[in-house]
Amino acid sequence: MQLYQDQTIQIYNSLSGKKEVFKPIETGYVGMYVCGPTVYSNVHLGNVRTFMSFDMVFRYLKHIDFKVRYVRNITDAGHLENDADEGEDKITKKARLEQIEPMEVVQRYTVDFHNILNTLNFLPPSIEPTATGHIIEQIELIKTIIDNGFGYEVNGSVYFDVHKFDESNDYGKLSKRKLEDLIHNTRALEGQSDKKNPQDFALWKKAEPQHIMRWPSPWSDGFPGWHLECTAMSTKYLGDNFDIHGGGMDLKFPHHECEIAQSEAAKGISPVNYWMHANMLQLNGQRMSKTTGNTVNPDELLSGNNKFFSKAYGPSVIRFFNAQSSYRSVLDLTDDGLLASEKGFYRLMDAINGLDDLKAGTTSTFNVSEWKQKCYDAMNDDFNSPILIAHLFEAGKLINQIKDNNASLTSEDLEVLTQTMNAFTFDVLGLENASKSDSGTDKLSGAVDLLIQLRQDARANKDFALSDKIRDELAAKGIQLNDGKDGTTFSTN
RNA sequence: GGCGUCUUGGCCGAGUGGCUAGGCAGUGGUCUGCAAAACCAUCUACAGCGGUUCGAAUCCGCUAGACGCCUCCA
Repeated sequence: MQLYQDQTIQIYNSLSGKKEVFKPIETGYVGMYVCGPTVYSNVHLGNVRTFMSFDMVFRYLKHIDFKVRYVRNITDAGHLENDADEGEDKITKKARLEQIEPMEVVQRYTVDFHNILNTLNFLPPSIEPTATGHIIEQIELIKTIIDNGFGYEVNGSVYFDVHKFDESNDYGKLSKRKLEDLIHNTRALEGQSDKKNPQDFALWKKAEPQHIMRWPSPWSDGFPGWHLECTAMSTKYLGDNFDIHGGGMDLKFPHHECEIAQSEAAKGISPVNYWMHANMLQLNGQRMSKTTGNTVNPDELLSGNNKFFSKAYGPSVIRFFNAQSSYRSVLDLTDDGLLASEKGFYRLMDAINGLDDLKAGTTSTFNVSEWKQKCYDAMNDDFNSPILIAHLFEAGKLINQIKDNNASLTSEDLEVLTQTMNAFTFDVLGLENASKSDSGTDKLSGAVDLLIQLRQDARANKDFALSDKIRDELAAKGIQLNDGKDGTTFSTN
């Protein structure tokens, strides 16, 4: 019995603008593609948010026993500086500016990307293909598009004929645009272009003589267009028609629209059944922007080495903060928001860490199986992690009540509660266990425990001057003593 | 300008045509030598104006505002 047989997932499909029941093409299997980063600079925090949301989707699908093939690419060629198909390749430009090989740029920022994602406890995708590793596939795809009459060559470059495509297909169906509107709203072109129409996009670009990233093709020595790699790699590993394609909202147009067009033009079939788009991340209510300086790198957020936040935030706190809002909502990154999430996160962790000490009762005062299904219902409803977290807090409250003998669970229910809490908190949300208590090293623990003992003695002798001195001086050094019923523990910050 | 998304209490942030989101903060309480921590309890909502409806914060329209894409920055 596989869990997915009992669960009905609804996914908000950008294509229809509605939540739809998720039916995979092949029972028990899911193919999911997510547009990965262009590795020409440190990974953008907003990009990380998108990947984090899909990491959670991946984790949940796996949790309910789907066999998931998750493909997330690395763009290491072909992403031009702008989407009008003019200007330099982003990787090439960075290489020129830093006077290093393009592959050095790619290597440096791919490593950075993986480091950040590892730190944030991401699961690796099943396949992480690169654009440069799939030049041959992309050339073959271009040939097919030309053969089918939707591509044309000019001066060694190949373009996709959007107008021709729109006669037989619907260009703009994903982003809800009409070609006619696009024509009217196209801004004046600067310089001459080889394109028949400004709406056309590049499939292959001829490389200028000084351009170092170049591959031979039937049309010229050059490089593939940005949209093409995703079509080539997604269909290669997932089939011409696959289940889920994800990415940031900003990629909906033109990138994803062009992917659809390329697939339909080459293969005559719409590539994706469920399009999912994660919404944008803001910093203090504003768009993150390098030019205005309203931006922070993931490593700066993690280290606290930035001007926006009062302290460093742990990977799980950042994940928790992200999961507290829906992936489809704009998320505003603020210090207050992170502080609130941090407190809530530790409260939840302390509750979970209290599970082991609970004693089973003879009866249950709480309907655990109903609660468990509510957790699944939350995730089934378009991966509604905020609702899931609300249920986890409800269970946290229950755990505290049992501890205080204000509630009880049978051993069977306690087992279900423990398993479910752990599964959703750690497997699905990808949080890592942490405790505010006893968070020091063994040596520190030993030393502080000694001070706790001395303070205890002082208190027993009513020497409150000494006991308060121990407490306050430890606090000044960042060690907080917590007096509880069963003695004193400490936490560091 | 075009297209799209959105506007919830002190802050963040879900959701639903009539019935408790949740977190943070606040307030009251338990505990404590006093605190802190922890735990328990609890207040303040649904941008504005119309319409549909027995009933709308939830559906429709208009207005205002925010954000995204169309234009280097995910």
